[in-house]
Amino acid sequence: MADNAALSAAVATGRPVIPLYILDEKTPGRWAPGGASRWWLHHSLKALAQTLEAAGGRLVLRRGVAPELLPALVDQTGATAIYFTRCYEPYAADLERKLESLLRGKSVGCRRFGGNLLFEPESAATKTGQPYRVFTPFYKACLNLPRPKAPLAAPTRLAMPPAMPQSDRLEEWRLLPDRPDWAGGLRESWKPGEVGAGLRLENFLENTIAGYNDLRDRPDRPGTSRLSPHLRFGEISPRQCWYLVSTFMDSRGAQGDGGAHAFLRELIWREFSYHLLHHWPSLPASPFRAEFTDFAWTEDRSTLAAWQKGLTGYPIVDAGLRELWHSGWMHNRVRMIVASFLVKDLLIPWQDGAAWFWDTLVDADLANNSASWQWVAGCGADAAPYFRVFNPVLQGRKFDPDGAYVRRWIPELAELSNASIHEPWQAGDDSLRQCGVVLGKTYPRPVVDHATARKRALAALEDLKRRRTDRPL
DNA sequence: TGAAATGTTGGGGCG
DNA sequence: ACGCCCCAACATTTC
Repeated sequence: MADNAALSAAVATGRPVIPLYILDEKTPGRWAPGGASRWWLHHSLKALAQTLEAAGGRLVLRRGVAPELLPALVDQTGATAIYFTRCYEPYAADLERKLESLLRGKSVGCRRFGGNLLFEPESAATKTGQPYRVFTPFYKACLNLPRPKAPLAAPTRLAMPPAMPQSDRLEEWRLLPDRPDWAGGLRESWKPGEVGAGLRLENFLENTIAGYNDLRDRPDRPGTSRLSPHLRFGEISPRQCWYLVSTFMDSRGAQGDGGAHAFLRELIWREFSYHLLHHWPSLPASPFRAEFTDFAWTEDRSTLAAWQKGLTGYPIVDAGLRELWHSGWMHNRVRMIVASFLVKDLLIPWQDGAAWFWDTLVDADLANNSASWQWVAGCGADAAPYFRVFNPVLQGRKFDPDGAYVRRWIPELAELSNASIHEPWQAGDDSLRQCGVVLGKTYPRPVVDHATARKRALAALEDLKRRRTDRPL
């Protein structure tokens, strides 16, 4: 409810307000919420309903096709205006246009508010008026824009109309998994809702941000904010994060603000993803760099399942995918490692990886997910150079030096020494036996040899480059 | 927001 | 004492 400009403006009219959430599984098409997102959505809506009730309001839940449902509800309730927060997914932008034209005929007001971003995607443009394609100039341009305003306080009191429209029961939506209930790890890891979001941010400022610059790449340490799902579901706004972090930075003076700067930069990465998605609506489906359209991905998809289950035989990769499956989240450094492994070592299309993340991440966000997968694959805007291939053993040693992260998520390897925890196949037969590891039985052998796979990927990418330069003008 | 291959340097062992 | 070789350590280039 805090920093929700649409809600605040509606309340400020002094007229009754009908808080409405429509579960529209048709309009987003392929991008309807995945399993983990549905779990989060359930709890987030439940929390929102409670907060609204405490302020004298009531959340109305309806399931259906938004462009059909909303005009019908306007007729039924006699609403004079609709207040909403702008979204940037291509289907959401279409929906917005459709609604505006539908409601114009009814002379019903349609008022749009920002809030999901620090800067609207149109605000930053190059000298020639084009959207940015490279992060650093985009970042600098954002820093030169007027600073985001201070966040709004939550409205304290909502007026209800004499007759509220009927609401679905949240439980009827069946957003939670049953048979099997795989959400135990999610419940352990998260507290969805505005209160949980506030606690995360507070904890981040108190305990984590000072070391953020040094520790955010360390999956074995609690070095990140873990705010992503809260941001994704609008439980906290980027302005609230920006404002509190900046204030914190000022209060600490010059020293120790490196972490705060690094965090604000990460928020701008999020802005950059939305900027790209807004200006290139095909981003979720097609490579940003067109030459990748005919890239020679492998036909062999048998390794995809091994990757999904965390059974590739590379401990840092498998740990990440098991963390994801258990908790609905994965450390950002490890996301890069597992993504590089899928796309470069296994030569499986980035879209397959993005689809898996979409279903399993509680923070599944169309802009971030699409832009980031394309970045790793080398086909995105300002992408990693094609020859950059992560070595899962070196990455493991560098960012999980004591193997604590691997041991946490792959207990069957826990007894291995630090020297071999990231490459069990190099451990001697004796030490493997002592540690209770039987390669190929208790833990898989590597599905591919990294050195060989790297050469194969470079050859395929080299081929792509040659085809492009050979192409007749 | 890499890694591997290749090049360079300098200290120490050794004939 | 001297030069040669080896190779770790670091730097640069290439993928």
